[in-house]
Amino acid sequence: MSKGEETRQAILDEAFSMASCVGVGGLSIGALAERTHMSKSGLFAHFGSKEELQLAVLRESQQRFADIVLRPAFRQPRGLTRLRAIVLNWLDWTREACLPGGCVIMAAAAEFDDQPGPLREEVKNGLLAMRRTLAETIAKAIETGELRPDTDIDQFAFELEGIYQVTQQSRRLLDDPDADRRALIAFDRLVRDNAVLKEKE
Amino acid sequence: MSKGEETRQAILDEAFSMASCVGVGGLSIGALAERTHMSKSGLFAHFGSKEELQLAVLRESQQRFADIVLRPAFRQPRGLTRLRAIVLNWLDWTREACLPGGCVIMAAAAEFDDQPGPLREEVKNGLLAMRRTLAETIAKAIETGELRPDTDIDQFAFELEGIYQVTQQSRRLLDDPDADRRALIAFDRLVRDNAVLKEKE
DNA sequence: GACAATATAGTACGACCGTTCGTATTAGTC
DNA sequence: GACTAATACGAACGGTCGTACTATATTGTC
Repeated sequence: MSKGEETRQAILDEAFSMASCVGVGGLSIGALAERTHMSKSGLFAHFGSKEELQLAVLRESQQRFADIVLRPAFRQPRGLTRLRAIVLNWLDWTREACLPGGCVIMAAAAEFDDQPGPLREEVKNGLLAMRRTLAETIAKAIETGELRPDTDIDQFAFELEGIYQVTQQSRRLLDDPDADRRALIAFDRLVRDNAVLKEKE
Repeated sequence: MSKGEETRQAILDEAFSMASCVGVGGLSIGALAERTHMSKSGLFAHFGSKEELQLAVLRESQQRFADIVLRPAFRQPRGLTRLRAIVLNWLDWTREACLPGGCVIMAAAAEFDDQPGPLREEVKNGLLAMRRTLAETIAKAIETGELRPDTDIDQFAFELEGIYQVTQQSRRLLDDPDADRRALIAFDRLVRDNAVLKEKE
């Protein structure tokens, strides 16, 4: 790893945690330079434009998300076990990734949803990929016979996303201590409604 | 209505639709002055500070929300009918209120959730009020015998919020044409799981 | 219509923004 | 150790930001 890549990564590390607090749009090169003990121009040279920096932060976020949330969950056996692992890691990932200001990607989604450009596309693709990953995992839980074959996979993923979003909001804005518990209740209900019928107990 | 109040309202109208696109934090006095054909200082005098302007926009949003979403729904009979009316109006309100850039309040919620100050408090109180309204409406649906007495009211409201949030995101960022349909499916499932058991059909 | 109160405009300010440029320093290679 | 390319710095630019102050125009009241 050359010196350049090294500092570039160091900048991204700082930018990542900074973006958690002020949003990807709220990043400023001056402030970032200060926190990395660099000159504005020296830092700037690594990216060429602010937008390129923002894109790099988004990509960094997605990679960390994959490392922290998805990869460990995919070591679990396919089916509901794995799906549940994703949900648990997901709910926990802002803590795990040291994101003092919440999930960078979700914040960016709200920020750029009506501002056409590369940033919007990047966020959109990231979220679509997440939906796809969820869908595949759900499909495997059908294969294992845990969920009913007529389960609406995309609907399932859709509702899962909703649970995640409201949990974040409840935790961060409303300071609701029950948010995580509620998220799991909602998840269990979602699973139960799509599970194959067991013997009546 | 004095001249002052009149122009103040005109400014707020413009600021409201502007905030829909760039967010409450993205409002700028210069740009707003241009769009209202006023001088920066003339406009500024109506609010005294940018934060005061932002607060006014948030209050304006809440009032419009009440007018467009809640008030009409409360003309429906209490119970599930009214609850469903709220949901329908809610899903529709960004169109109804001419919000080209989506729900101002939700965007502000994501924007200010980690930035202490009056703006955060205003958004927080607004969302808490919404949860309370939902809870009351759900409670009435229990009274009418449509929902089970052991329905977890706050859980119900929690999940409803989640449905709304993911719908907004799916519509606006992912350009998903099925978002509204999915929202209603999720709502119906939520109702069904809490409904009093009917004769087996 | 005079007068006070209110409302608007004009100008200027200091701070920060992203970006450019020329130059100094440092790292990697022979 | 010399030479080159990569890397970092400092200063400056044009712009926009929110805000303060002063002066002019407009409004509402007697």
